[in-house]
Amino acid sequence: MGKVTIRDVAEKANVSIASVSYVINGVEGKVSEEKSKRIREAIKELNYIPNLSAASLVNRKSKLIGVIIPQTEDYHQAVLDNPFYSQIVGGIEARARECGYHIILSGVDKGKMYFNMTTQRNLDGAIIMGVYREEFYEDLKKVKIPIVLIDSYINDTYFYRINVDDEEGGYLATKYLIEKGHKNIALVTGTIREDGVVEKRFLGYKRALREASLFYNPSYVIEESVSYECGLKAGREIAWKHPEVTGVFASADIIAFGVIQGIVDSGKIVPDDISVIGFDDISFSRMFIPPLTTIKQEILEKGYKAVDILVDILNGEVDDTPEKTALPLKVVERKTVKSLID
Amino acid sequence: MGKVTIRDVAEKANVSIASVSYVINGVEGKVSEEKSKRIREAIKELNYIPNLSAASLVNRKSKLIGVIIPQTEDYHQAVLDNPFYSQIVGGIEARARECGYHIILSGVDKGKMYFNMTTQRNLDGAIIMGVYREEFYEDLKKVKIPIVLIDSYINDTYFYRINVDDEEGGYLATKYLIEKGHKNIALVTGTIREDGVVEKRFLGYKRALREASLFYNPSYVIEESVSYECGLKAGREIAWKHPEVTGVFASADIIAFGVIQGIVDSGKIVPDDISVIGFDDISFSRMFIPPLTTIKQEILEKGYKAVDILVDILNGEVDDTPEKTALPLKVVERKTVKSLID
DNA sequence: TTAAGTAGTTGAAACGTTTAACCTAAAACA
DNA sequence: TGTTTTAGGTTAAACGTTTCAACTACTTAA
Repeated sequence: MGKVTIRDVAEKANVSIASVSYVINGVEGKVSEEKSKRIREAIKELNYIPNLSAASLVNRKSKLIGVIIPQTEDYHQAVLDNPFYSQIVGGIEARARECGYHIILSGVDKGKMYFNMTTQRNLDGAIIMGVYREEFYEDLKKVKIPIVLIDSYINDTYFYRINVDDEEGGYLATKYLIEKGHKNIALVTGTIREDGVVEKRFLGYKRALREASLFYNPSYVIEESVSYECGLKAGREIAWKHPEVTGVFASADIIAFGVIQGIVDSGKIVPDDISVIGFDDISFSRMFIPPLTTIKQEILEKGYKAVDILVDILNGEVDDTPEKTALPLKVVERKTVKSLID
Repeated sequence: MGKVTIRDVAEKANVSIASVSYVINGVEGKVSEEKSKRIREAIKELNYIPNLSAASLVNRKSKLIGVIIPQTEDYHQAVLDNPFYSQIVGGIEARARECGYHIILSGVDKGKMYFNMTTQRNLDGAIIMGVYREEFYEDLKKVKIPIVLIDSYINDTYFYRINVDDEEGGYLATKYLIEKGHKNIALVTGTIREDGVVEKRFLGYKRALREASLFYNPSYVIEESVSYECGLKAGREIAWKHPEVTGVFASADIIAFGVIQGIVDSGKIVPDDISVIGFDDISFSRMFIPPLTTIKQEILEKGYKAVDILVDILNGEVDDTPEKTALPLKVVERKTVKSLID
C-alpha cells in the first residue's frame, strides 16, 4: 500500500493539487465552496494525511518544538527521573499538542546532537531548561528560531525567559522559618554557580537573615549537588555537627527528602527537633511523610507558558521582542516545620 | 544567512552533489579517499548539516522514534508526572540518542494526533506504553513501522513486546509477606482490566494465597485507580474496617505511598502494625520514610531494551519476527515490612 | 587483441508538498 | 460597448536530499 498523496486526492476530487493544498492549509478565497467540499470528502475517503517532511522542506516549518533538558554527568541520561523536569515536560507536551505541535526531546550531549536537532529538523522553536554552559547559548543563537529559556538567568536579550523569582523564594522560605521562631537556620543547596537559580535562592536566604538581624554563619550552608543522596549526607551532618540548628532550608524538594531522612537516621525527629522547608513542591512532596512544607512554584504552568510564548510568536501574534516572564511563588504549609513560638 | 546545502558543499569541494551524499551516508566504494577527504573538509568548513526533511522525503526514514504514553483522563496531560513513565522515557531518550535517533513524544489523544504523528512524520519506529484501547492498536497496525509495546498483554503477533512477569511479581510480593508470617493480606490495586498488567499482579496475589492455603477474601482487595489519592483512601479503609489485616500488597509504589499515609493517618504504624509492599521501585521509593519495600523492576532497562529492539530491526540486524522479552523482577527489602515470626 | 570487470564520478529523476505567477470567465463598471 | 475587477482555478518551479543509470578510465582475464 503506497502512501496516499496529495496527488491521489486531487485526482479523486478531480481538481489540481494546488487546490487541495489550499484547502488543507485553509487558505481563504482560493477555492469555491463546492470544490472545497469535494476535496474534503476525498481526503476523508482516502484517509489522506499530508506528509510533513515534504511540507517542511518547502515552507521551512515543522510543527515541531524542541525540548532540551540537562543530563546527569555520570551516565548520559536526561534528567527525566527528576520529577521537576518531567512535570514541566509533561506540561509542555500537553499544551503543545493542543496547539498542533509535537515535541522532540533531547538531553544536552557533548556530541551536540541537541544542536543538530534544531537545524536538521527545521524546528519551529525550542524550549530549554536548566542549562548553563555559555558555549551552548552561542550555538543556539545561530539557529534562527525563537527560544524560550526556563530557569536561566543568562543575560541575553536574544532569548525569551520564564522564571520564578528565586531570590524572593529563598527569602520567603527563610523568613517563614524565622517567623516560626527559628534562629539557627541551615541551608542545603546545590552547587552555587554564579547567576544560577540556586545562587538566587542562596541570596534570598541571606537577605532574610540580614533583615531579621540574624547572624549569617557560613558553616551552616552545605553546598552539594541537587540530589537525595547529598541531602542525606547534609542532614546527618547537621544533626551531628550543629545541634543548635532547628531549621533547614533545602533549596529543592528532592534535597529536602534526603535531609529529612538524614535527620531521622540520626535519631532526631522532623519537625519536633528540626524543621525543614523545601523548594519546588514537586508532586511527591505532598506524599512524603511527613508531608513537606515547601515553596510552591507552578511547575506545569512553566511548561504551558513556554509553549504559549512560542506559539504566539509563530503565529505572528506578538512582536518578536524577547521578554522575561515571572511566575508566582508561595509557601505551602504542611508538616515539616514546627513553630517554636509558644 | 541562507542555510548551507549539499550543493554548497559540492561546489566548494568541486565534486558532484551525489558524491557528497555518498560520503555523508558512508556509502562504501563510491568515492575515492582523496575526494572523500576534500568533501569532509568542506563540510566542516561550511558547518554543513544535512536537512533531514529532504532526506526523509526521499528515503522515507526520519531517524525519529515515536514515544506514546497514556494521558490522565481528566485533563489532557500525558502521565509524565508519574515517575514510572518518566523514567522509562528517560531511558528511551538516552539510548535513542546514543543510536542516532531523536524521540518525539505524544500522549494518546482523542483527536488522534498521536496517530497522525506516526504517519505524517515518517517515524522509523514507535514505542508505546500502557495503552489498552483495542481501536488504538488497529490504527497502529496500518502504519507499517516496527512497534514495541511496553507492559501490554495484547495478544497480537504484529507487535514486539517488553514485559516483566507481572503475575510472578504479584506472587513474589504476596509470598514475601506470607513468609514473614502475615496471614491476612490486603491488595490495593488499580482498575483490573482483562489482560492488563494489574490483573496479572492480582492473579499472582491469588496464587500465592492459594499455595499457602490461605483464604482468599474478596473484601480484602480494594480496586481503585493507580494513584496516591486512591491509595490513601484504601489505607484508611483497611486500618478502620479490617483491623485483622497485617499486610498490604499495593500493586504500584505510588499506591503504596498513599496506603502508608492512610494507615499513618489512622494512628497506626508502618510496619509495626501493618506491613506494606509495593511494586515498581520507582526512584522515590528509596527516599520514602520509611523506605519502601517493593518489587523492583528495571525501569530504565525497559526503555533501553525497547530502543535496542527497534534499532536492531531498523538496521536489519534481526529478522522481523516480533517477539516478547521479559525483564527480571526481584524483591527489594527495605523498611515497610515487618516479620511476624518470633 | 578484445572482452569483461571494476572503481570512481556524475546527471537527473524522484520524493510530496507550497506558492508565485499566470490564466479564464463572469461580474462590475464607465 | 469595452475595460477593469474579482473569484476561482491551474501550471510549474522550487525545497534539499537520495539513488539509479549511465559513463569514463583503468585493470584484468582470456
